[in-house]
Parts: sequence; structure tokens; C-alpha cells
Amino acid sequence: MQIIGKGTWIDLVAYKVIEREKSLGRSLNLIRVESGLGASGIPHIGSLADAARAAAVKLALENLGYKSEFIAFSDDMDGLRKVPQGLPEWLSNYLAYPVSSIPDPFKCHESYGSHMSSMLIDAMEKCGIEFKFMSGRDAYRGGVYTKQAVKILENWEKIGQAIEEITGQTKFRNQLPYFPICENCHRIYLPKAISYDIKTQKVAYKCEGTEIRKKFIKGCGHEGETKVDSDQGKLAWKVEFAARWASLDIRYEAYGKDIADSVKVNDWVADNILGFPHPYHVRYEMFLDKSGKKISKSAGNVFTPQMWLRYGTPQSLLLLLYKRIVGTRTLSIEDIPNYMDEVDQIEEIYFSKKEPSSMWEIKLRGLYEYIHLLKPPEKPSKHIPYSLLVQLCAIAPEGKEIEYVANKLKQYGMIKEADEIIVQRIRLALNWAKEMHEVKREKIQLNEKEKQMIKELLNTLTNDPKESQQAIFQTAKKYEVEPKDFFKTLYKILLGTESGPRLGPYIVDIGLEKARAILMQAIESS
RNA sequence: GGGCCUGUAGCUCAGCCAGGUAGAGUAUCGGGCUUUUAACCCGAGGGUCCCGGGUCCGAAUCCCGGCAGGCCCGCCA
Repeated sequence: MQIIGKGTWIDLVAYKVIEREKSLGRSLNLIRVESGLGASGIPHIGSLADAARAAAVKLALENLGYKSEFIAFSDDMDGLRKVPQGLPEWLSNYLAYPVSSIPDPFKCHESYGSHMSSMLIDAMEKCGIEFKFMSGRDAYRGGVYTKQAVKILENWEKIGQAIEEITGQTKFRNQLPYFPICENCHRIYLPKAISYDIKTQKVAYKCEGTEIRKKFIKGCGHEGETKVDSDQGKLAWKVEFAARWASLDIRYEAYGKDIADSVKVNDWVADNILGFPHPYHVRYEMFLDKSGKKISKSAGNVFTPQMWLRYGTPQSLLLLLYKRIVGTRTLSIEDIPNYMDEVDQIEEIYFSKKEPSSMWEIKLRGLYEYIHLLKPPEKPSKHIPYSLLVQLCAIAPEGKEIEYVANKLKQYGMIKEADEIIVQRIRLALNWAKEMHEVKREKIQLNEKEKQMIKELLNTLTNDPKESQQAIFQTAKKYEVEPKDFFKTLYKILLGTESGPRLGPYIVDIGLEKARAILMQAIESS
């Protein structure tokens, strides 16, 4: 069998793009791919998926021998339609304002939209994804779309009819597919675009108001005109992609099923009005939140790339996004440890000397290269199960967690020295242990005998790990209690678990005084 | 009304998009290591791959028809 590129779905998509371009007879000198960056809310994993996958297709195209470019396009002309959960209430005063003209609630960027795009860009950069950034506002201001916008507005009646045929939406039968920004109240969507003057290239509008998310927002009543080559208005989504594709010569763009209808219309417009064969598409399913447990607290149910990167490596995140594109992905923060371990598994396969024996192995090796953006490391790293790291971090004495865990790993013979990669892994696991690994520390009821035993133990514990371990055994024997049970009691007090590390060394690790204090308190409070 | 996804071990799921011996984690049971554990290592049991048809030398995988659950769109963008 002929294997395409690295054998993954990404390569298959790239191959299909190329084949399609060949059959269209278009130039293959530069194959441009695009992804939109939402700028109206906090970017979630799905937003990153769109961008990261487009970036991967670009790499696949290059790998197959073609020049390619990936454009990350910020939709910052969109109006704010809803104040996202967790953001300040005053933003509701800016409903229907273009996100690029709303102040940044976090006060670190020039606008709300720019802040949101930056969060996604930050995630992309952390993953090592390269891209060329473009802003919608800049594109309109610079007249990038003018030629296409003019064609669209000249044909608005034909397009309105097509929109009705394709989607059933009749709105654009009596309204231009263009949203001016009201020069009086500075809001978008509210002004209704009434007519287009071919000679002056101006759109006449009246700020009537519109329904956004089931609520009618009243316009200011202003009547005015907007020039299409300005940034004082934008094309409606139903036609804007088409203008963008034709203007920027985009050959591939994926889309989520939520905007499937818009894409259908845009394809029609590109093909039939603009004379630009629409880009090749892949439709993907949404990412669904599974639990939202911890997530909801901080940022209102949004699962952001930044959250993932708090506990997992960029490679684990890219693995999630690149593993497959078909099917709904339900995802939960709880999946991170699995993906961390899976990266190690495929790394092993990648570095295995054996010839790959199946398509399956070829795919996994390819996948490994993609999660490193086709620049895989030269040597494998040490593989330590994430759960082990978490376990160790959970019991590590506060303040010296990293040394403690690194030392344990050395004792276990898993590493010789803790290098940068190991330390970084420990940091991630430590975040997990502290924030996700909930330890239910029940209040412990100690009986008189147990109290007596612990009191006695307090006097025999020393700074020597072996002696302390011995002391626990001797105390148990003296009181004719199974050592196992006594250990259990001590674990509950010290760690909130029924089991844990060898106690003698652990007591020395956390400090004899501190251990004594915790045990004392347990006696007193029960 | 239109479109899409999912259904695989007790549980959570991978494998399906490029057909080639049914997989992992977890739970259960047994063994090893550890001066109690945990962790780790070895092993075992556990399957109508939702149902029915079709294509094929060969189907969990591709096609058609059901059943069940879920998601998206329906005059916002």
C-alpha cells in the first residue's frame, strides 16, 4: 500500500487538498490554509483545535513537497452578542459593539477582542504552532475585501435567493448581507442595510435594532451611509468567508458543524458569484464538556487550553487534537493523565528500532511527529507514569516537593538525575496533585488505646528514618495491634489516605517537629 | 423540520476516517518485590464489537436498513 506522508488523517486531508487543486487546475505554488480565531469569548479547547489542526495540515502539505502558509484570522469585527459567564456585568453596556471597539476588561490589551485573540495566540505559541496573524478589522480597513464585497453587494438579490434555497433563511431577501456600524451609536447588527449604490460603493442604512439571542435590542434610529472599503461595517457571515477565501486565496479551511449552513452558503457564493472555487473543507464535531466539575469555578464552564497546560504538556494537548478528527470528543480535565501517558507510549513506538509492522504503528509514529510539529526530539525521554508522579507529589512535604519527588524517583531507579523535562513533569503533576487530587481528610476519631499508642510513639520518633520506622513497629507490637492497622491510622492522620509511602523516611522528610505537631493535634481534637 | 455523532470487557474508553488474529486503563482474582502499605512487575478470568442485511478471500472498520442515546442548525452570528 502506498502510504501518504506520515500516514495520519492529517496527511490524507493534505493529499485530498492537493488532488482537488490539481483537478481544478489551480496554481500549486502556494497552498494557503486558514483558521478563524474567535474573538468574542474566552477561547476554549475547541478554538485551539481548529487552529492547531489547520497548522498541522499546513505541515503535511509542506511534507508532501508543497509550499504552504497558515493564516490565523481574528474575527474581531463581530459584535458582542452575550456577556460570557464570569466576565464583568458592565460589558452588557457594550452588547452589539464590535469586539475590537470594546475596552479590555482585563486592561492588558487594546480591546476586548484583542484580549480574547491573544489568549488563543498564547496557547498556540505555547504549543509551538507557527502562523501568520490577520485581523478582520485591519482587513476591512486595508480594503482587502473591497473587490469581493462589491461583487457580493452588486449581486445581493441573487445571493438572498440562494440563502433562502440553501438554508430557508429569508432575512437577506430584503436586506443586504452587510452589517454597517452605526456612526451614531457605534453598534453593529442594529443598523439595517437598505440599499447599495454601485457608483459610490456606499451602503445606506437605518439603525432600527435587531433581535439578538431572543432579545430585541433597540437601535438609535440614525440613518446614514457606509463605504464598503472602510472598517465601518462588515459582510454578514453568510458571505464573508467567501470574500475572505477569494481575497486571500484560501485552499483549505475546516469548520465545526455548528456553522455548516453558513459554510454551504459561502461555498455557493465563492463558486457562483466570486468565481473562486471554494476551499476544500473538513467538518468536525464539537468538543463537549464532560464534567465541568472543577472547571466551572474559575471561568464559567469554559475548558481553556491554558487549563490543560497547567497539568499537561503541549504534546499531550496536541495529541488530543491530532489523534482523530471524526466523532464527537467529550473531554474532561480528568483525561489529562491518560494523554500524558499516551504520549510516552507512542514515543516508545516511535523510537523502537523494529520496522513498523502495521498501518497502526505507522500512524502512531506519524502522530508522534505531528505532536512535535514534525520536529520530534532525537532521543526519548524517561517515562514515568503520571499517576505515580501525582501520588508522590500528593505526599511530598510542602516547600520541597520537587526535590522530594526527584529523590524518590532516583530511589526507585527510574531516573539517574532529574533533568529539565523531569522537573517540568513534576511541576505539572504537582499542580494536579494540589488542585485536582482532592484528598478527603476526614476527621479521625481515635480511641483511647490509639491515643495512648500515638503518645508513646511521639517520644520514640527520631530524626533517623530507620529508627522511626522501627518505632512504629515496636509500638504496634507492644500494644498487640497489627502493624498494618496502626500504619493505616497514621496514614489517615498524616495524609488523609489509608496508605502511603514508607512512614519512617516520610516523617523525617516532612520534619520531625511538624509530624509531632500533626499527631498531637489529632489526639487533642478527638 | 433539516443535518451530524455515538453504541466495543463489570465500569471508562481506544481501535473505525487508508478492511488483515478483539485492545488499554480500572475493577476482580492469583503471584512477585517491599520490615506495613502504596507504587511497580508478572499472570488469570471476563466480549453477540447495539440489531439485521450487503460488498469482500477477509468487516468492529466500508455500504444499506433498523433500534437506542446525544449533539448541532431552524430567520443570531
